[in-house]
Amino acid sequence: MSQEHRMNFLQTQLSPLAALTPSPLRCRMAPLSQAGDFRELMRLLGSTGEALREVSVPLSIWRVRPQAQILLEGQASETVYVLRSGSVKSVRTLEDGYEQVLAIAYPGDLIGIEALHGGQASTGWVALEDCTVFALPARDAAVLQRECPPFETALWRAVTLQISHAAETAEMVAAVSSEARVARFLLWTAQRMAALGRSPRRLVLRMGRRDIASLLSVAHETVSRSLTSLAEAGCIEVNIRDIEIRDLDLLNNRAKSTRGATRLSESAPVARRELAAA
Amino acid sequence: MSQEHRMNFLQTQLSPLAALTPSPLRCRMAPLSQAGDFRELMRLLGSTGEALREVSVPLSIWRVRPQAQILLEGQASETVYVLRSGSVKSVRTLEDGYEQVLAIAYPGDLIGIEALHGGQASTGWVALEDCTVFALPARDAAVLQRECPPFETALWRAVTLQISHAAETAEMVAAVSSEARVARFLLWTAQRMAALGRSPRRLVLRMGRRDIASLLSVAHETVSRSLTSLAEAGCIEVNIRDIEIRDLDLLNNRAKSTRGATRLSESAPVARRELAAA
DNA sequence: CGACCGGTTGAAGTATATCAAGTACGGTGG
DNA sequence: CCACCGTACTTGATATACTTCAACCGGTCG
Repeated sequence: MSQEHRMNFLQTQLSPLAALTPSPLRCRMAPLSQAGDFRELMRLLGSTGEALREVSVPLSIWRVRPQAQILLEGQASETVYVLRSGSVKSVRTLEDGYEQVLAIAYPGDLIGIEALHGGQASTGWVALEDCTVFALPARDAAVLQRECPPFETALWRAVTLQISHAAETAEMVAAVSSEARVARFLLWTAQRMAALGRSPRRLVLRMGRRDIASLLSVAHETVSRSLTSLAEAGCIEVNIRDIEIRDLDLLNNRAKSTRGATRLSESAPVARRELAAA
Repeated sequence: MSQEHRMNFLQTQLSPLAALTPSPLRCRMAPLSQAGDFRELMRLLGSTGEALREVSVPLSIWRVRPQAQILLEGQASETVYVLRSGSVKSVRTLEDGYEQVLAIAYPGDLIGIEALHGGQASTGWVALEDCTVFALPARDAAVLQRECPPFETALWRAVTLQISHAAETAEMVAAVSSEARVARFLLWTAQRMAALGRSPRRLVLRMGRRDIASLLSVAHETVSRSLTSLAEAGCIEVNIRDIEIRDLDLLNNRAKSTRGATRLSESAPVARRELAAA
């Protein structure tokens, strides 16, 4: 049974080679354009310092169609991707065919870092919308690291960012009530939007309820219900995938789930406050 | 009560500086011993190739007491640690004081990688038992990466391993039924033990039920119940923290949770039936 | 137009959180 | 040494929140 599913799966989603089509607009060979792209790449990776030197490797940009796989789970790859625009979900297909969403990636996020040491992709990566990615062959990445120390720094920064993202995701799922999970998901999305310079109030979810549900480990009906319940509470306004945050404080309250647990009075809050403010 | 618990906690656990005491046995300055330690470090990191050259940086090993923090959440650090022996939990303290366990680390795992680019620890790291760690100041790590390419490779490998571990953890928590989560946790632990060359059948859990519960996002009572239920089913034998896996296949079955989900054709229900029957 | 997909809503059963009590163990102080 | 306390684990009873099954609606696409 999971057999034909798998087959079907591969047929409709195509192979990554077919899914990734070189962008006619951006994938140029002209050196100047490359240099410009490198600065863009550095900016994407969160590099603050100016590293505007030209680089000796070509930087190719690829376009990815919605629902196309950038990387198949378990696929050996020699290329690491840096998401440039759009959004991507990280998925694992469980034995029973259930598609577990593990993370959502936004511009600047790394895709398939395991390629850097010749490993296999530990998750699949599926575009949620039209995306563009920088494709960085491992050997080119190695060259860049040697040539351009700021790049090396930026790469490490990006990698550790991925790890703290994983922690954040875990924190989202950890909430007791499903409503709190959904609330946290919205807050998390808002935070990421803010970091990207987009509006943290008006969210446009690129994934369906089912994906959100999978990410949060709840039933998709529950996501739906939680959203309407949050909307009724006045926290948010929901229009299918367009969500507007109306009352941030209220939403924050709903996001607190408070599993009974190791309650330890009133010491910690200080540091978190700062985070909440940002 | 929880108030004095915290106080007590801080007193006994001390600051990380105090908690980390240099090992009198291993922290030598003699170059030969360093070289030996470097090979050990490489082995820990999973390096297959032989890189038995001496290195120009001193490798210090630290000892960590049970319940002591190797790294405090949010702490700025310039040192990355490689767990050498023992086990460690990665924790985040939520606003309400709940201690969320995010991961369990075993020998070879990296602790505080964010130090490599001068970031802050995104989670705290608490020793579950007596541990030893390699302490690698960021600049030494940089030197090693330059001096010894195999080290660089090994480091990347270790980093990406952390990321796939995060995916595995997420998969554990994603299970619908709490019994499945516990089963997956046991299987995961067994897998890690096997990878370490220890017995995957006889597990000695170093953490309490509360920690497991937190990791799996269930109530600790539920962990307890699930364990006894698995034991009654003949999968395992439980003796507080000593667990023996009796029937791996059975345990595997229990670990399959099968959220309805992406129903693929009409065959899915079958699997559920079997599970329900078992 | 009908089929399909994504989202919402309803109803019912159950799994699990929660509260509460009881046991066992290890340390501490008398 | 024993009584005592605190902690960790187990087990029980109850209520509720969630999953699940099912129907329905509004789009979009062929």
